[in-house]
This record gives sequence, structure tokens and C-alpha cells, in this order.
Amino acid sequence: MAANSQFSMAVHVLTMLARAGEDNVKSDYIAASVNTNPVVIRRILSQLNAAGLVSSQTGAFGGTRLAKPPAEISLCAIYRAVSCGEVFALHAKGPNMDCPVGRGIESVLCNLQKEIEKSVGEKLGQYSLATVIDMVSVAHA
Amino acid sequence: MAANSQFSMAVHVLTMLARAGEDNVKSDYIAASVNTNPVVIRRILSQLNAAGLVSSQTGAFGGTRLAKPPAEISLCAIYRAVSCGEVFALHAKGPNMDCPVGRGIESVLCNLQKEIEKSVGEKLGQYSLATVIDMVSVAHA
DNA sequence: GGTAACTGTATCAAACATAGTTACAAATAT
DNA sequence: ATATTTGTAACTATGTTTGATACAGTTACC
Repeated sequence: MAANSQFSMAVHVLTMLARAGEDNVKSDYIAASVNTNPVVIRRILSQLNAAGLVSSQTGAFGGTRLAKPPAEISLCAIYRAVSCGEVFALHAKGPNMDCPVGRGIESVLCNLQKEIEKSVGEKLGQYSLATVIDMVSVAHA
Repeated sequence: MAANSQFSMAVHVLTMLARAGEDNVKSDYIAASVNTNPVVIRRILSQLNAAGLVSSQTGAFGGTRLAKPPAEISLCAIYRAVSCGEVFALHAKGPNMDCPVGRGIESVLCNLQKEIEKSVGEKLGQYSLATVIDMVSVAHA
């Protein structure tokens, strides 16, 4: 389970919240739909909260709801909120600096990595949570 | 070390091969520049060979060389050759099918995943190994 | 005020992926 | 024949992600 599925789970979580409208939704309820542990959901909600996408309330009858309308939550914002990983990684050890290729390749790959990441962000920015909700409805119908 | 750095290593490896021209390059030599074990390099070369990007020769004075000129090797082809992972993963367990959102979300995320992957491929396709070699030279100068 | 119901987070265990290592069979130039 | 090199299997080491337990802090309601 080393593959990062946080973005997928975050989209799922936010879709649940969107359907609840103004009501507070409990982490246990979301966890049942995502098929995981409530703590996993709360960890994701914590990140989404830090990004200003949701707002939570502790205590009895507490829970979480969207902080903005679904149309104003882009998939790029969700991706940025939960993603720490990149599309591809640089070699952990770093190249051999005694080699001309080793010396030059690292910064080239690093720039390329940033550019790809930017491209992914732009593509995701074309969609919003509202788009996803529509698609889920269609898929279901 | 769970982050997938095979693409980075593959680009590095191919850059080394490009600089050697028609000569066979040994995995030990490449490994020294990438700062890893020769077997790791041979595993990558094996995938690049399957993709038709390089050709290897066993036995004494054997090694590997490019199968095409650097300008004809796009970064997309390299990415496809070594990448098994995706930009983001779906939740391994799958959603709860008793929930309307759970039922619909999976295919939506799957389609989105494919679209992002396609977008990454197109972006990478804008560059070739020749581009990378130029950038390495500039970075080095 | 007390109680029940939540979130937030720390901590640990389980599962898994990637990288690194060792070992050896198969191939090939000399 | 011998030395050299790839190809690959098998194993270990390391790190990441998920899942689970536990509990402190907060809040609505009686």
C-alpha cells in the first residue's frame, strides 16, 4: 500500500461533504464510504482544513463541512493540499559529482520535475469539485 | 527510498550512452556515475531494451549503446519504458459499493487518472534525449 | 456541572514498494 | 580455455503509506 492514494481519498471525502451541503459530516460516516479507518479520514481532513477547503467543528454534533462552494474548489487545490510526492523522484543518493554527466544532470532533472508538476497542476485546475460531482451523478445514473 | 526514481535514473543512463556514441558502455561504468549498483542499472537497461531504446551485447567487451539517435528518443518514450506507477493511486481497498458516492467515484477517478497520465506524456513528449544533453552541457558550462 | 459525542493527534504495527546486494548461468571476444 | 560482461533470480535493507489504538481537548445538551 505504498502508492499514494491520498488525492483519490480526498476527492471522495470532499464529494461526500458536498452532498451534505451545510450539515456537519462525521469522520466515521465518511470512513464507511471510503472503506477505511476514521483516523485516515481525519488526517486528510486535517490537510484540507489547513488548505482552507473545509472547516471542522469538534465536540458533540461536530463534524466537517465544505468551506467554499464545490465550483470554487479546483482539483489542483485538492492535489496541492494533500500531495507531498512528485510525479517522479530524483535519485536519493544523488549522482557522482566526479562525472561530467553526474554534475549536470541533477539540476536538469529537477527543473524538468518542476515543469511536469506545473503541467499536472494546470490540467487538474481545469476541473473543480463540482465537475466531479456531476460526473459521479452521470456514472451512477 | 520508496519514491520511484527510475525515470531519473533512466534519463541519466541514456545521457551516458549518448555521450559514448557507437561504443558499448558497461553497466559498471554507468553505475559509478549514477552512484548505485550495476544490477540496478542493468534492470533499467533491460526495460529500455524491451522498449527498443537501447541494444545490449553480452560477453567480453560487451555493453550497451543507444538504438536510435538521441533526437529520436522522447522523454515520453523513456517514461513509458520504465514507469509502472501513476501520478496518483486509487484507494487499494476500493470504495463501499453500498454508498451512492462510493459506487460512482471509482470510475471517475480512474478516468481522471488516465487523463492526467496522458497530459504528463504529452508534456514529456515535448523533450527528447537530445534536449536533455544540451541542457546538461549548458548547466555544466 | 456532568455526560455523551466528536475531532485532533501521537504512537505503534502491518503491508508494501523500491533500492541495493550477492550469486550465478549464459554469452562472447581474444 | 579464459576472462569479461550481461541477464536475472533471490534475498536483505530501508522507507512510505495505511490502518489501528488510545487519549486529550472541545462542545452540545440535559
